[in-house]
Amino acid sequence: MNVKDSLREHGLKATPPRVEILSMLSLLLAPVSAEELARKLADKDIDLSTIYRNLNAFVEAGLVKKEVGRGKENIFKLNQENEYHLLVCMHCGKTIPLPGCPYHEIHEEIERKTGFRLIDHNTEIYGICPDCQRLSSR
Amino acid sequence: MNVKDSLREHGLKATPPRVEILSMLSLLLAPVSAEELARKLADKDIDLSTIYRNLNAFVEAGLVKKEVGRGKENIFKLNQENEYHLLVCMHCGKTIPLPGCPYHEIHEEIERKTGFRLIDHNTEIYGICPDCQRLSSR
DNA sequence: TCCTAATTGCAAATGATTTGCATTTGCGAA
DNA sequence: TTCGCAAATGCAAATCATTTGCAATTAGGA
Repeated sequence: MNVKDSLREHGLKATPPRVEILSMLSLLLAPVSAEELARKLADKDIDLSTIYRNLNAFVEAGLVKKEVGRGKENIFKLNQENEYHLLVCMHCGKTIPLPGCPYHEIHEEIERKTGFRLIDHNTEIYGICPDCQRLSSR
Repeated sequence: MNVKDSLREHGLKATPPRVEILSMLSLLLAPVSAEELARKLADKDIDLSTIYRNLNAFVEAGLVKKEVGRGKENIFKLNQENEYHLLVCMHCGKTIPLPGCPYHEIHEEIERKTGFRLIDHNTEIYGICPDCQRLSSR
């Protein structure tokens, strides 16, 4: 399924700015700020306000997730529908994705125990990557 | 251990504003914006900039976590060192805490498989609470 | 108790994000 | 395929959450 179909499936018109923005997010996977996104799409001539409006629309539609960034801006990343979770190295910032959601069984158990129907979750796991562990033990 | 000791243990002077802010966060547990915090502490006469400065200091020290709020503000909550995770109802906004971290065993498995040393994680689980499920099925 | 670096309150600045409006455009209906 | 209009866009201006400069105050070690 391509980006246009994905947009329409979520009730959003497939306008050129939307296609460009969502394509870029798909390409990047790692979270970016609206500003960074604008920079990467500079040749596409999309207004920053359009980028913000669409990022918000995407978040609302569940296509994208919004997170707290390092500075005072927020960052946005493609919502992979829990197909993966990121391991983030607290030392070098490197991220690696975990294939699949390791929490599936546990979430079913939580549904049974609490009566909540679980729909989505957002998880970031922080640690030290193997490379940085090696560096710091020298 | 009280709030003052907790502050000093994290290398922060135990000033009255800090004690008030951290105490309130401990009392609330649920995430709040800086503005809400100021409102709840209105009688304590703490400047909003002091609240922001200290929230940031607390985040830096690992005492508090910063998250994306509903509007354009950010929200802050006491870092419970993964002693609990929140279930958030997407319909009414109600939250209930899960006792303990259900992911412990799985994280050990991830450490073995990836070589990462896991230190921290941040998880929010979204769903529909039992009450709202009942309402919507009428 | 004294000293000093850290912290605070206040006011002003910043800058990320939102918004109003006139114009353009995607796309369902005819 | 064309038409009509609600939705989306660009631009400029506004908003407001958050940060910052500075002088005065204060926590806590020596």
